[in-house]
Amino acid sequence: MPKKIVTRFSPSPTGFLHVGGLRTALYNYLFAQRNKGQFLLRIEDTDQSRRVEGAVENIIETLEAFGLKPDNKKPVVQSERLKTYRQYAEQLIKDGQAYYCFCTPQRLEQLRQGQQTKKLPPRYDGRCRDYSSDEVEKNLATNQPRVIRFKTPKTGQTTFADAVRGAVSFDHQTLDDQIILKSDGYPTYHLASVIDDHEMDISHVIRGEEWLPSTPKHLLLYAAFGWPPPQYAHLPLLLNPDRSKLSKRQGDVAVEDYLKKGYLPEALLNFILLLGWNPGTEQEIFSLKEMVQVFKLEQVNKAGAVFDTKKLDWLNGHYIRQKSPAELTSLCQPYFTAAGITADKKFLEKVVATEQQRIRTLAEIVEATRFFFEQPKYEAELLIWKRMTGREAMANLKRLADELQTIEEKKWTADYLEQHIQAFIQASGARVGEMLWPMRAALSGRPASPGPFEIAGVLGKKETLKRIEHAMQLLDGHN
RNA sequence: GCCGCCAUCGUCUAACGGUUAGGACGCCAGGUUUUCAUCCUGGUAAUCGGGGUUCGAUUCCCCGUGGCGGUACCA
Repeated sequence: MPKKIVTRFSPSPTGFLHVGGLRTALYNYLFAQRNKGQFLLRIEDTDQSRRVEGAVENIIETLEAFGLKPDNKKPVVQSERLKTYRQYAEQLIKDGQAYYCFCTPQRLEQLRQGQQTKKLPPRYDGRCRDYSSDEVEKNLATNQPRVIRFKTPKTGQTTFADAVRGAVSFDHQTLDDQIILKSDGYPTYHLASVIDDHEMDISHVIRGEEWLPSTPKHLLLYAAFGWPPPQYAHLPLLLNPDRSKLSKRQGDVAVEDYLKKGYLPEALLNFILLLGWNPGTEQEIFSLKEMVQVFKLEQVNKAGAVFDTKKLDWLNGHYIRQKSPAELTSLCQPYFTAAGITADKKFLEKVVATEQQRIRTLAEIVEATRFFFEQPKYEAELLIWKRMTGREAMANLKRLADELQTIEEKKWTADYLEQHIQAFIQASGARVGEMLWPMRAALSGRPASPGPFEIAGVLGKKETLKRIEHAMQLLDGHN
């Protein structure tokens, strides 16, 4: 019977969830789901100095907003498992696979500097590695601050088959005697993640490429404990436009920032899916369910991917257009509220519908629809189509206004207006543009906007005529 | 410095050693349209360099170059 597939996402709670982290979580989730396995969450909070209040809650909420629900209700929290790590570390000492190190940070710093000036690889010199048990006992008895280091083999090499990169190998002599338990009693990442992955029965470790160089250390620990190692898969990095590692300095990296700007979770997820993976077909649009059906680790690629939001904008526009007007309106509601715009829900829905094909992010809805809520300000020139004169524009508006006046309020809908006014224009022998451009400009105050009938339908008869009247006055003064 | 990973249009990416090197975003042009957007059609644009192996390399091997990652009592 094949081993059950279990993956994990194991962020450090040092701030908001990063888009790179979201992708790692997504791939872990997809791989587990695809193979009917489990996707677990673990919090790696072994660095007390970097702990950020509320980060754990934020990570869980964000994952949930994207539909990436872990299968463990409560995440495994490393800071609650200190005793376990210590026991395992001490076990390693008993077995001669690790040792106490009493070197001070100052000494280590000096050592490193000396090595660097001699252009040597910075590495622990092993001073405490071969202390006699008497010396160790003495230091322990006097309560000297100490760490536990792993006794890395001095010769040989570790080779492993990475699921995305193939065979990778490292010579042991290039590896350091890694600290596995810090002087404050907390484990380092290396120890904690190996123990937890083993105890959580993780079958596949899918993580960022920055972990590739420490994988041999992890494998050596598995061997020291006598545990079977998991399968590793190292994902390509997400990059800035200049191809450096994605960073805050060159744009937003927190998932929350994108959500605030009005990107839809499904768009962001779809975008991120395609950064480092391809389906092998020409499909580009994927729901979470579809992703689960087609995701394969073998189709993850090796090279880093630039996080270029152009395509994200396109995808977001696509998903916005898929929404029903009611859904889209409630998604836009917070942006209106923040802008101090309040309106009847039905009215708001009609307003939002007029811009559904134009906006690419939810945040754009406010500026795009502002003219619905207040009389727009504009110059008379705006009302004049191509090379017609202001006088002509005014005359056309007058004819339109007279005609609109005859339409009953009950019949005042975009469809009816369109049908009626188009017929009117045709009968009058005028060109469509010379009538409709001034009307649309009068109503919206903008060179680009939804069509005049759509706007008039939403504005209503009274407001529509009022705005046309306003436009005619402007033109009158202009002539 | 040392160790490791990587390398196809501007960007994301396809191409069991044999393709006019394909798709998507962007950009440009045309169509629809009162404008913009949507939508439709078309176009622009790439195998980092040098050596091998092979009848034939984007593809396999080596070297170079470049980018990135690691080199912590951070993860």
